[in-house]
This record gives sequence, structure tokens and C-alpha cells, in this order.
Amino acid sequence: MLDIRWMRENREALAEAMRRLYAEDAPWERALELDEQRRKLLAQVEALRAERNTGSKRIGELYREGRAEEASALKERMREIGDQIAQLEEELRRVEEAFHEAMLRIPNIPEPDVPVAPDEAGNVVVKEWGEPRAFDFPPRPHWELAEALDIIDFERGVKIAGSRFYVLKGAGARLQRALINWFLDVHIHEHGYIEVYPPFMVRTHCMVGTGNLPKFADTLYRDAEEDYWLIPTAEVPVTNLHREEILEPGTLPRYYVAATPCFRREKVSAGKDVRGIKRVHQFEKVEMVKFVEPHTGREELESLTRNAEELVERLELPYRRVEIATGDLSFVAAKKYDIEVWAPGCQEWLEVSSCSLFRDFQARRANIRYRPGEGARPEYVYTLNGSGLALPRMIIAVLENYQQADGSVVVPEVLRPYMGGVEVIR
RNA sequence: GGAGGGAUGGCCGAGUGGACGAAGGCGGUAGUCUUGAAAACUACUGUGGCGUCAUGCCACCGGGGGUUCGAAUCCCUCUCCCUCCGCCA
Repeated sequence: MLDIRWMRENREALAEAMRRLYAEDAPWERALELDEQRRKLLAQVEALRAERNTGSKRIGELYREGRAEEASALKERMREIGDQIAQLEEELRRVEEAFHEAMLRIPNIPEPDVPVAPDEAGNVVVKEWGEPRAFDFPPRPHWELAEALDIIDFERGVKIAGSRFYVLKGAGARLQRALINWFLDVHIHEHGYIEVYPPFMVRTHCMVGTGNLPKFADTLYRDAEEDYWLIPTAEVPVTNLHREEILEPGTLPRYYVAATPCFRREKVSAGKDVRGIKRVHQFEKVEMVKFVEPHTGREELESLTRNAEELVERLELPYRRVEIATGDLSFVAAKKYDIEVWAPGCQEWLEVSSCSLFRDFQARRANIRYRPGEGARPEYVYTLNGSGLALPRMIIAVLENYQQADGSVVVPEVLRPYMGGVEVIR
């Protein structure tokens, strides 16, 4: 959510930002109109309430002084004021609801240096690392490798739960576990993150806090009877860890990391990437979440992104960093980098991490504040998050990059201690 | 799933219709005293909104709704917590 005061005072900058985002349908003008109505009504209601407060106090006094007749006359007038208040309050309630609804549908404003373009074609490769491996045989896609090695069972996944589900088996399941544990260990012991194990189901208000609702309900799974939503990423429960809190001085920055399943309906991409495990309804992800002071936001985004990149580097996988253009930026992000690993089998760049700076956009929605100093007024924190890293895709990357001519797969060196010393999956 | 009890400021806790934004205590901050510290004493100590920016007004006692001239207090409802029973990893 944006700051309404800023919006009022910077109407031109706001309009410009929405143009840069190619989000001219965002209801920002409506929000500003409703805000004006709202303040007008509020002034009226509050003036009447002030009158009623003093009047009601006076009634009490009159009774105590035994002047019952004057009291009941005043009572009559207060009743009329009460009716007026009720009427105006009803109107105010409607306006405020509409105002709030509009505010929730206005996207975050991009950082000034984000490349401007209407869609992902405008994304910019800002960095490349490693050389794609030269194969002396045609590299196979992961679904062929995994099936031959009997480490992913696609058919039975579908039998149990339908398309876009799979079963990891034997060394496949263990490889996933090894990756998760190694990722966590690096973040915890080397990057200063605190591990958390959060709920995988959350209430509506948490989804609103991170910006998944109200706009993206059709991408989420939910309980049919109770107010529970399955998380599409650990970002949701972990960011909401501090919702409605004021963090005391000296407790920022806070870095958290969580390995959780993620559940996504993938309705919008029906028919896309149906082979293999690139796009599925349930997957594991290690997610990093930061709560920081505003002035450190940009450098925290860089170090967060580096925390993810370092893992790919130590796995010796070629990757590139892509800066996301305005038109491709997610609703809540002010700036975002994707990390893409080269998959020689499918011959494509796989997005294995998304690192975003949200500034105070989520903090306003979830009401997460901090005190800049002892006794100072609370301010909104900045939040950031990034995958570190996303699982099924990292399995793809390892299988396809480390495959050998005979279909076996070499286990990357850093993972061997996590695989019981196994050097080759065959 | 059943029965009962509860939710008040950073924390504890009083408050069953009007002088309550809320007693008292703890904690915190500042001052007095002291070489310094402790103790004692004194003062201050929530959040947000609107602004004719005035020592101004409004809202907030778990959330929402109702009764009333007036609600922390009465009624309804939801959420959460605790105790006991049942079930269970």
C-alpha cells in the first residue's frame, strides 16, 4: 500500500509512476477522490461527535444538580444529533471501504533505475556467471534422465493428485533434501539468517499483508469451509511474523530463512510447461526474508541477491542475473532481480530465485513498524525477500548440468556430505 | 467434538452506565540527592486520524454489530487464550 499523504502531495509523480508501470488501470485517481470525500465526511462527523460528547457530559451534570427537565430537553437534542451522526457514519463507512479497496489495488512504485518496458521482453541481463558446459553427447532433459534413473515417478504423481504432481523417489528425494539442508546451513551459518518453521496455512489478513490478496485469489488454494489459505511461498507467513508489531531500536536488520512447501494453482499458465517438474502445484522452497531500516533497502537487496547467487556458484552452475522491467514487475515489488540457471537438457534459462525490495509497501499493509531510536515515533520497516533457492528447478539444473553420457548424474561436490558420500547417482 | 472461564496501556492489574484515555504497581526516561552507583523523592512515560495547525478536535480497553443522550462497563456475534473431558502423531 502506498502512503496516501504522499499520493495527495505528489499527484504528478504518482501518475508518472503508473505510466512507467504500464498500470494505467490502477485505481489511483479513484482513491484520491474517495480520500477527499472521506476527509470531508470525517470532519463533519467529528464535529458532531464533539458536540454530542460535551452535551452528554452536561446531561450527567444536570441530573446530578437535580435539573431533570433541562436534562431531558438536552437529551432530545442529543438524540437528533445522534441520528445525524449515524447517517453520516454510514456514508463514511461506505466511502472508507471503497477507498481502502482502491488503495489495495494500487501497485508499488518502482525504484527510479528500474528499466521501463511494457513486458518481460524489456528485462535486462545485468550479469552472467560461468560457461555453459560443452557436451560431447546430446544432453537429455531432466524428465528423461529422472525416469531412466527411477528417481522421479511422474505417472504415480498424476495417479494420486492429477497433472502437475510428481513423486520424488530414492536418490531424487534425497537430492532434494540435500539441497534444502545445504541451502539452510549456508544461510544460517554464513549469511546470518535465523531459521523459522512457520504455518503452511494462513488467514486472509496475512495474504492481504503480503499483497497476494485481494488481487490474486485465483492463484491460491484455500480451505472450503474455514478461513485458511495454503501458502504460495514462505514469504507470506514469515513476513507476517511481525505484523501489527513495533520493533524496538537495535533489533534491525532481521534476517529469516524458512524451508517450506509452496502451493500454487498455476491457472494462468494452463498448458504451459506441462512436462517435467518445472511448473508444479506443490514444491519446496528455501526463502529468505529481511526486515530492515529504510535507508539500507538498496544495499540489502544487493546482499540478498548475492546470498542466492553464491549458492548457484558453489554448485558450479552457469547462471545470469536479470533485472525485471517495470511492466513485468510484480504488484508489490519496487525492484526485482531474477536468477536464472542454464538447463542444457531443456535448453532454457530456469528462474530459480526472485529477489525483491518492497520498501514499505508490505509493511503498510501488514502494519509492521520499528522505532528508529529510544522514544522516537514508530516508522514502517522495509521488507525484502528472495528465494534461496527454489527446489524442483534446482533439481532440474543439477540433473541436466551434471549428467554423463551413460545417463548417470555426478553429485556436486558441496552436496556429497549431505548425500552420505554418494558421488554419482546411477 | 463437549463443558466452563477469560481477553484492559511495554508488562502486571483495578474498573458493571456519566468527573475514565482509563486507579495502583512494575518497567522505562529525566531531574534532585551522591565522588559514583544503589536507595529514596519528583516529573514525564500508548497508537492513529483530521486539521481553522490553536494549551484544538476525533477514535481506539481482542475484532465487528446493537441498546443508550452517553458504553471499558449492558446485549449479540466472531476470533484467540486457559482449565477439564473425549480423540490423536
